Amino acid sequence: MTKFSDLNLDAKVLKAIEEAGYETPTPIQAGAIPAALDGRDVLGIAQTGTGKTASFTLPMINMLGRGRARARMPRSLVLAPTRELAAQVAENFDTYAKYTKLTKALLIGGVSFKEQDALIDKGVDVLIATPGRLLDHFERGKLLLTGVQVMVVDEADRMLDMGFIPDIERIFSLTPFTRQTLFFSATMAPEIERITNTFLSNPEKIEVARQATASETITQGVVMFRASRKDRSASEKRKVLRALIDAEGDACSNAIIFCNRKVDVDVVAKSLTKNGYDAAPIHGDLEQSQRTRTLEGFREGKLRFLVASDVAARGLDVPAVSHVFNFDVPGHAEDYVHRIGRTGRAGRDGKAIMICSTSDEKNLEDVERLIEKEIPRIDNPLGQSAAADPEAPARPAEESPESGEQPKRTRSRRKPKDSASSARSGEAPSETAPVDAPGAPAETPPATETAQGVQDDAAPKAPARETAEAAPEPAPAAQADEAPEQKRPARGKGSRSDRGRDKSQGQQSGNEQPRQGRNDRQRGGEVVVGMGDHLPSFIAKSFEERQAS
DNA sequence: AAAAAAC
Repeated sequence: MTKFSDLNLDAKVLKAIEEAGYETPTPIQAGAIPAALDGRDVLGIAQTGTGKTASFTLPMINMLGRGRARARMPRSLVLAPTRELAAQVAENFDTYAKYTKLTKALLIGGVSFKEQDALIDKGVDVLIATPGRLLDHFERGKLLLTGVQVMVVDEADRMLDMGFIPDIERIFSLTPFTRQTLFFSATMAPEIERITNTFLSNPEKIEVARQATASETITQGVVMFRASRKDRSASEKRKVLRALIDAEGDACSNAIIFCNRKVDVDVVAKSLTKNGYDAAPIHGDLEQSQRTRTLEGFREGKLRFLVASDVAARGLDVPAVSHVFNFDVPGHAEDYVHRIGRTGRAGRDGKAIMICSTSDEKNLEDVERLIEKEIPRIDNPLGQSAAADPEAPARPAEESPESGEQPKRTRSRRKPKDSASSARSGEAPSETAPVDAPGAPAETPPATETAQGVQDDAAPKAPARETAEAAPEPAPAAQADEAPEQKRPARGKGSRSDRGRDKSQGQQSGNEQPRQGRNDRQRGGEVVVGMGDHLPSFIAKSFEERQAS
C-alpha cells in the first residue's frame, strides 16, 4: 500500500505529515500528489472530507520548496469560495509547511487590507484568497499574478453556485498560461466542465467517492411541524427545536443548527441563548472577526451550538459534531446533504434532525427524492402533530404551558418597512420580531433587521450545559480534511444530473471502519427506526395530548 | 428563495 513516504515528497514535508499523525494518503492524495509533482494539471472530483486540501497543499509546498518569492509576485495561488474555507486552507498550509521557509498570505474580505498588503509587498510564495478580495488587490495595482506557477481552484462547484465563475475566469486570464492548474470540484456540472476544458491542459483526472453517504453514518429524522396558531409559528418552532435538543440529552455534545435565512440564524441563536443554551450565530452578515471567533470556539469545544446559514454548510471541517439540526428544510435539496455531512464525520456516528414546517413540505419532497430515501418521521416533541388537525383555526387555550403568557396581540403590528431585508420573509412576515416580546406591549420598537428582539420562548429551563463537557477529544486528525486512512474505490462522477444514480452505489462497503458499535441502529435506515433512546416517552405523550385537544 | 463574496 502506498505511504506518504512513497510519494517523492521532500523530507521536510514528510516530517510535518508524520507529526500531524498521518502515514497513508487518501485516494485523492495518492492520485493527485504524484501527478502534481510531475507538473501535470489535476482535475480532482472530490468533496471535503476526502483529504482534498492536503492533496494540493502537499505537492505545492514541495514544488515551491526551491526558489524565492519576489515582491508583489506570488508564486502560487489558491482560490476558495468562502472566507472560512480559505482560512482552513491556510491552516493546512501552516501545518505542512512548518519546516520550510515558505511564506503565505491569506487574502479574504472583511479584514483590513493593510496587513495583507504588507505581506504581498514583501513577497509571498503562496496566496490563499477568496476571489473578490483578490481582484480588489489586483485592481489597486498591488498585485501581479504573472509569477503564478501553480494555481488551485477549490470547491469549484460552489464557486459556480455563488456566481464566481466570471471572476475565476478573469483570474485565470491574469496568470501565465504556463502555470500548472489543480482544480477541484465535488461535481462536474456542464459549466464546470467548460471551464476545465478551457483552462486545464490534459489533466490527470481523479475521482473519489464522496465520503460515507448520508445514510450510512448519519441517523436522520424529521419532525413535521404545524403551529397551533399562525402567529406563534416562529416561536413554537424554536420551542420544538429546544425540545429536540433536550431529547438528545448528553448525546448531543455539540451541534450545528442550520437556518435558511440569516435573520433566522440570529433569532434562533438569540432565543437559544436566552433559554440557557450555549449558542452563537454565524452567517455572512456578521463581522469577520466574530465569524472567526465563533467558529474557533466551536471547533475547540468551547461553544456547544453553532447556529449557521449555509455559509457553514460545505467544506467546513469541524471534527466531532454530534448533531446537525435543520431548523428549516433547505431550499436546495443538495444543501441537505452538505449540511448533514457536517456530522458523522471521520467514522463517528452522527445524527441529523430536521424540522419541516408545512410550507417546507415541498422542499422536503425534493430532499427525499434526492437522497432516494424517506427520512424517518419523528413526532413533534411538543405533541402538536401536524396530522392531528390540518385546519387548526386559531385555538387560543391550547398552547403549551410557557407560551401562554404571550400577549396574543403582539403579532399584528408589522414593523415598518425599514429593513428591506426582512420584508421578504415569506410566509409569516409578522413573526420575526414582534412575536418574541412576551411582556412587551405591541410597541416593541421595530427590531432592526437582525431581530434582536428574541425574548420569546419562556424562561431558561434547560440547564445551560457547561461548555467544558462538550470538549471533544483533541483531534490531531483534523488537518487533512480528516481520516486519511480511509479509502474507498473511486466511482462514478456525480454531476448534478446524476446525483441520484450516485446514491445507488452508496452501499459499497468500501468504507471500512467508519462505524463501529451503534451502527445497528443505522442499518435499518430506510424503515422508520427510532431516533434513539428517548423517543418512547414523547410518543405516548403526543397521543394523549392529541386526545385531549 | 437564500446565501456568499469587494469597498
